[in-house]
Amino acid sequence: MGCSPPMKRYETHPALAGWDGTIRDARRLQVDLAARVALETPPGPALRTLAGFDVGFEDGGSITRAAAVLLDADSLQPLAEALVRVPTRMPYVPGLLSFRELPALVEALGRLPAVPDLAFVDGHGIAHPRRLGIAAHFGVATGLPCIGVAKSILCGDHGPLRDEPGAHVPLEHEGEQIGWVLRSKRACRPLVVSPGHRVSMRDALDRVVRALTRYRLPEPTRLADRLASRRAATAD
DNA sequence: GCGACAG
DNA sequence: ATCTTGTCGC
Repeated sequence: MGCSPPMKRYETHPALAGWDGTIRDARRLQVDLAARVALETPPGPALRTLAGFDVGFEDGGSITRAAAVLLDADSLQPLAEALVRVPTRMPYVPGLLSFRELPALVEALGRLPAVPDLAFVDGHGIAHPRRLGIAAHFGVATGLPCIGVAKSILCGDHGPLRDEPGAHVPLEHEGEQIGWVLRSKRACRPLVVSPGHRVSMRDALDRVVRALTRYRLPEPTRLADRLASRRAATAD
């Protein structure tokens, strides 16, 4: 027989519609959802709001904390924030991050006083083995334009990157560009930026660059990261 | 078979 | 991700 090891089934969630709870089906679903990712930026008026999303953990990982921060797109000043604490249901499995963190992120989105025009999600967009990182999954699940901002590469390769802030090179995988490696700050490890949903490759990079201030992370991501990790603002 | 592997 | 102080460099 070919199914001796009892396959584990994790608890599902509305945000993960179509998933039967198994690791194997999660990978199958990723391929299906990746086909629904839109890689064009729809025409429209200038963005008014942005939102940053990130997840952190408490109690050794038993509690998942999802943070969402809404900001004014021009001033980059925070307008509102939401924090959700829920029991962790699945372990971290490389390539399946969204099945662990997406439910909490969607809950946090629902607690913001307004829907953002563009979301910055901590993790990869299409810069993923099956082109469905958590930012792309978040985008397809919510329908919101979204960009993935990761702190390290999951897959793909790239050429040399200059140390000047703003320097960037394409991140490629299996013959296609899946994102950008961006030097957001001098002498700091570069960020990996990739389209999540309803944003073009070029606009994903431009939007992140425009949201940078004096730190390594773009403001939406930096504020969400701080809130999710229960760290306080540095005096300044 | 071996190494890699977002958060 | 998280456990954790000081320290080196831009």
